[in-house]
Amino acid sequence: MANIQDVAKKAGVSVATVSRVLNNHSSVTEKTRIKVEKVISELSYEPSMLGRNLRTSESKLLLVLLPSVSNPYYTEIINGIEETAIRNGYNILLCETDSNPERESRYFSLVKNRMADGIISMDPAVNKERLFELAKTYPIVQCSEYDKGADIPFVTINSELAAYHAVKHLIKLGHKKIALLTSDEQFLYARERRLGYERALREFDIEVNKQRIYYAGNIGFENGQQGMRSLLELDDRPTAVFAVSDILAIGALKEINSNGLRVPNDIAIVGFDKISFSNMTYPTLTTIAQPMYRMGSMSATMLINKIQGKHVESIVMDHELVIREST
Amino acid sequence: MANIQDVAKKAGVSVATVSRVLNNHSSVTEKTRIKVEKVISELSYEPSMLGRNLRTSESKLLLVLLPSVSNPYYTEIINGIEETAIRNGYNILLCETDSNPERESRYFSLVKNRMADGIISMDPAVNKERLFELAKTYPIVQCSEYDKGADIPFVTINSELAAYHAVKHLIKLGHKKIALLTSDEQFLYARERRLGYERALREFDIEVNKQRIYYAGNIGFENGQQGMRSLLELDDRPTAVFAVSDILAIGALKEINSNGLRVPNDIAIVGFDKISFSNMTYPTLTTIAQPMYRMGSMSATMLINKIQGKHVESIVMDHELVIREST
DNA sequence: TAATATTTTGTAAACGATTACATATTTTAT
DNA sequence: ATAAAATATGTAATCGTTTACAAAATATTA
Repeated sequence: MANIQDVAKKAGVSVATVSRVLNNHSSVTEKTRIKVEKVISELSYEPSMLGRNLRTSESKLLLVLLPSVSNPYYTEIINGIEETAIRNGYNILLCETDSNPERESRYFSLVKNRMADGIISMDPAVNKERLFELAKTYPIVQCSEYDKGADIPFVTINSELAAYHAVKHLIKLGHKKIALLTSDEQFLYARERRLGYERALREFDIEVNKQRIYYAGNIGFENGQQGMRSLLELDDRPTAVFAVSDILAIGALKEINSNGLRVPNDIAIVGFDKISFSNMTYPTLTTIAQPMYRMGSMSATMLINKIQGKHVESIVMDHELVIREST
Repeated sequence: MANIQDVAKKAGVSVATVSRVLNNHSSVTEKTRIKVEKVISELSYEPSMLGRNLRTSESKLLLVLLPSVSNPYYTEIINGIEETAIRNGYNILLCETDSNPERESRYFSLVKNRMADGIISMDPAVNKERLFELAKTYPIVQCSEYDKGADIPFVTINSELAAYHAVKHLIKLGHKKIALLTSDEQFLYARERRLGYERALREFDIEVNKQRIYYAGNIGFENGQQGMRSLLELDDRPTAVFAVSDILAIGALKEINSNGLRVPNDIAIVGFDKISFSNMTYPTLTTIAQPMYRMGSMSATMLINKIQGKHVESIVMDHELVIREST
């Protein structure tokens, strides 16, 4: 495996010149550049990132922290991150925390030991305290989930408003008995979406009935099924459901189907996230679309800027209500 | 940011000793080890991977090549890879090719320039020629998709046999008009699954009717819908469909539902892959389960062994027919 | 106790690039 | 043709580790 010395020797120039050719400095004369490039291709030399990284003390790696790659919610965000990263000469280190503190801490040390240049955190279950501490020293941005007080730039949507839109849509369709299928309120988005739900109801003088709010312990498909089951058992069955995630909504949908009821005729459903599967269901799901790709791409841009020492501002992006067959 | 020199100086030892403590060499005396560890924690020193990587000329990064992270087929495999990687001190670089040769070539160069120690390729659309060439110099294993002639170790299942089992299951249920919903035969798995389909039919003296085989140009959900649509238009409509992937099957399912037909009463469906969504559909999907997690974990182990210069053998893993509501 | 064997520590050279700074070369002006 | 300015190249230090090898400290043996 040839190194820069070999190239320099064979081309009859110094390593500095080879390095200049590699980084196309303007000061290299056309003639020597050609000469060096010829040798480079003859030896099929590839500059070692290891050497370069040590010297420039950067790894050109962005650490992306998320609970699980199997959650389709993240896929488009990841695409956005990766595309932007690559365009800027970075690669991404996808790290699943599984909400496991031990793993998380292992990933955190990747940035401490210079294996990664910065972090995009998408894990709602991240240890905030440690994250804030880390953010004092290392470039970090949060995507989708964020913390208001913290000094960490984030990109997100207005969850409260999105939920408000979703529920208002159901109200406009004539629904009055609207259930909320949400998750544990330890997560900010769950609290905000409940607030939006309640605001829409109040605005149309519909009483907020605690019985119609189901808090799923987890955000899996089965939780959606189970939540829907208990909502169906209510004496005064809801005619519509707003689920704070598509996965919950799909669980609800399946439970409704299994009970011989029809969507949207018997019960309408609105989900949240517009994951790819939300239009593969029967019927397709009305849902709130977040600009996933752009969120990912923007957070990568923000992180790279932060790595380069620039100041970056948090961003709240637009959402969109996508009306499909389930309402 | 403290470096090894700072630690050495403050602890009153040489950098060599600090390094030995870091890598817990046995030759370090208890007393000095304690002393050094104390300083390490006082300075909250973290050894730089950049320095270490250059010196040992390894990056401790495994490159995982796949067409798209949004394909749920890969998620469990990735989990398996990542878990095993971490256990062995590696991290993974998830790389989406999007079947884009330019991206692919950029990723290939990551291993050439020592940014990654080896490759797990899961991309069926990978440029074989370049992959084989690369495999002469760098550690590579293939997961799921593979090439028979090539000198690259792989882990996969017996697709032909799995397809045979799937179709036999349909035949046992009394079906005779069984359609095949498959993808472009440039991919080995598609060819093998068709062979298994045909073998099962022949074994039960059912004629292979070319009209009942639909070749989808792509493997997306819409292709499944479209394929099913054209199968439904046949004069002699099939009573069962074997789809070579769950996504295609889910597309077919939706198309069937949209036409007011019932699964499995009117048409039975068998999918392939047991992606997580295959039990969120209504009805749930009968499918072939591949041992995804184990396949991922095994390919990581194989790659790491290969990196360490050991000889590794290819493996064919077991599959399982998971019978659910759609048949 | 002295000589030897063993264990622990230190010195200094890698690893492969980048980049101030110094020097050599070419261009421009006179 | 010569001096000055501008451009191109080279020298050598540096990034932060690991690790042969040398040296020092300790343990063992006679």
